[in-house]
Amino acid sequence: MENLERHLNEAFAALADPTRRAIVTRLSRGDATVGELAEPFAIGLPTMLKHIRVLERGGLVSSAKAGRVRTCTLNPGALGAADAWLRRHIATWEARLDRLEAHVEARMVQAETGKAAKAQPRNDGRHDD
Amino acid sequence: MENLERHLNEAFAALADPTRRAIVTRLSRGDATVGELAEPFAIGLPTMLKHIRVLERGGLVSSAKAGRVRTCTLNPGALGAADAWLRRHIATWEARLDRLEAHVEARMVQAETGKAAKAQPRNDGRHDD
DNA sequence: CCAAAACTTCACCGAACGGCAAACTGATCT
DNA sequence: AGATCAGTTTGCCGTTCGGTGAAGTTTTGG
Repeated sequence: MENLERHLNEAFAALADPTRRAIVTRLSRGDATVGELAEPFAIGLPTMLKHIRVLERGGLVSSAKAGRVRTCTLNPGALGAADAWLRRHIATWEARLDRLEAHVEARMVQAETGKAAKAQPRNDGRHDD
Repeated sequence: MENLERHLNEAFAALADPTRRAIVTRLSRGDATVGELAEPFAIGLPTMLKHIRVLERGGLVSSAKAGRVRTCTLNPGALGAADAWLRRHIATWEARLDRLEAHVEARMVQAETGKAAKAQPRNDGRHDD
């Protein structure tokens, strides 16, 4: 499933551009055609179509053509994937902070008790797990 | 507060590059120096420094120099901001889906009651869940 | 003091990006 | 049929991006 990694890749790349994030915002409020999407921003149809293609490659949007009109719809699954990535890293960071805090607290207790001053700082800079 | 918008902008742009996301992953596990960060990826120090600058502009990372060594640390607040953006849009989308579902359900009730026979299944093939 | 370590700056390269105008392709309207 | 509308494709342009090698700069170890 390295494909997932690459897909996440394209999803974040798609979200990198402010215009494309605005498109996502617009689509989260309801489906829209290429023309409807292009009109609020001052960009031409070809450019908008390119943005849509990028969003589709990132799995964020899908679109279908009916007659001469292409309608775009938001694909919330991919947003969820990016969200999951972010939350995972926030969680990892917070876990690290908790460990650090516990470590400091242990030191303070030791200091208060005034017992053996073997603070054991094996955590000078490294400490991966 | 348009400044927040631009900051979010740079944060997403920073996360667009896979190498930079890997840096974030690495830093979520603990602080690291420029050299330590560069070593796992096959890139030179100048390149790594550039990535760090991008992550700093996005507010994702901060770094400080002690002696001849620069140590980088993850700044979880910005991750949270990006996360909040994503969740807001997922929520908006889901609210929209709920409204749509309610609408369809109301119609079905109408159809069952045998009232106005305008069953209009505008829902030709969509509405997966 | 001298050399090595660890960045940092600089100048440059090729690829990718966002944008456009113009020409083309199918619907849809009159 | 002819005009029009909504995309779509193509080719181009200037900028930004990720990456490099070479030449500084500042600490640090001997």
